[in-house]
Amino acid sequence: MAKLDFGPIADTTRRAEIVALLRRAILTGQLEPGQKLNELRISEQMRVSRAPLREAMRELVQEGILTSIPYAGTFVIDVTAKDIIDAYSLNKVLDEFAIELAWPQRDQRFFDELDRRHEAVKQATRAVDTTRQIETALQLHGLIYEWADNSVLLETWQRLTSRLQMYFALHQRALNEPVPAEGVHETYVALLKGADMRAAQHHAREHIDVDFEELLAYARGLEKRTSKN
Amino acid sequence: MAKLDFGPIADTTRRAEIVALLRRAILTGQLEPGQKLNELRISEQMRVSRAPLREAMRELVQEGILTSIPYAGTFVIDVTAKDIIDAYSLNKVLDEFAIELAWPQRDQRFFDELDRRHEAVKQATRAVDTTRQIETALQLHGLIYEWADNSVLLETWQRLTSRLQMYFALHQRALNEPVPAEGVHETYVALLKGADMRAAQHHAREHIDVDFEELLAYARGLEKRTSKN
DNA sequence: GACAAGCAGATTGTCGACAATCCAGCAAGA
DNA sequence: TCTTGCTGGATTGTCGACAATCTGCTTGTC
Repeated sequence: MAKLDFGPIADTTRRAEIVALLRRAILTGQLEPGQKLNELRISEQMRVSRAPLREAMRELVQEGILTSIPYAGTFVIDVTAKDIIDAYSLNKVLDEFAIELAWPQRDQRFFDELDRRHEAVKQATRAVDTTRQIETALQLHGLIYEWADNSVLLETWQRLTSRLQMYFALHQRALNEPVPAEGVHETYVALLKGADMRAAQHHAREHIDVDFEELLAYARGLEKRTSKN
Repeated sequence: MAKLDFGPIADTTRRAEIVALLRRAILTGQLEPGQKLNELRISEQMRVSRAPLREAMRELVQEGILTSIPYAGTFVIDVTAKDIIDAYSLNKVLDEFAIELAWPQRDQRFFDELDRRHEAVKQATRAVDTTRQIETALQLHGLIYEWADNSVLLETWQRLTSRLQMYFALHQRALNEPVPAEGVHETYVALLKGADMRAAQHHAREHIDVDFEELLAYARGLEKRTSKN
């Protein structure tokens, strides 16, 4: 008999499903920054009572993509240019660290997974599914964190990723054009397969900076718009 | 009239108070790792209904110091040696980054605050209040993060700090002797006041390693004990 | 017309009760 | 003896209703 190790069974609480639904709505930009979440309205739409909805919202507040003001409401976080700068500069540091840790851990499974995720990005790009394109690109990026074998680092990166995904989605929705980043992933994947760790670390920085400039320009636009109100 | 900027007034929801109470109980080790939190019992003790208690617990789960298994219960996280290693190695990286960012931001207020917090540590040490000693030491350490002017970094460090505080408290409770770290803070403070950034970064690593070895030994003891069960 | 007090509506926070699920223990059968 | 199925009690998940708070408008007064 083949050796099968079963993972934990799916969470079947309403709360978990609500969290997933809300997170997706926020990260894809369907819920816009600053927007208020009306508990009664949402609970009726989802055919759920307010209790599990509120618990789900509390989780997302701690996750950093919602913000809560007592007796006033819960809102999608606002996105400022500084937030994006901060997130990206931290991401650089974490990337270097993750590559350093993951480097000696690379094995055949790592390379296979690398190819698989790279393929997923290319497929999403061909299908012009921008939302999925962002998701797959971040998953490709996250591989080094999964292989770094540092649970705290992984958890930290996942929190950061939530925001980055939101920023990209907003950027994409605002401009309504696909994210470029065509050949960038090619060299990234190639370097992770190579033998020069420092080169991979260096490229991670550059790669980030490419998208960063574009995203930052968008954020500055946001700043001006919100300051008008 | 003097320019006064008022901060937000205190949260007056039961939920917020419950979060504070539970967090403190966990971080001081009054609630032991792996221990189950019975909702009914705690809500009765606190004279609160289960709704705000559950919401508070959801926050602490996302904060990383509780873990929840659907229909089974919510538990204080287990502490493994690997967790401590992971947290500390990430802390090193973040420290270097924080010092780099905070370095040019140092001003008179920074130095004053540095002295103030250093004094608080010494006072707690003299009073042999170990819980407060841990708190103040971490607050001293956190100054560079507050001055780094990177909200995401600060938030990340605060999450990490929760765990570190818990680890130290457990360590202290287990050995029932005050944490040494007497002269270490002296040089740390002196270096942050100095002109050599690289030296400060380097010391931060060493300083960490001192406590680290001790803490790690304790964690390995934990490992053995739990593996016996 | 300007401004403060107060009221009504809406929304969030909290509560107590019910439903769904789990777990330990026991009984029945192979 | 081991396994399987059942059952009662305890605990978590969810619900609907009530209380506390905020907000905008109205009203009354100057």
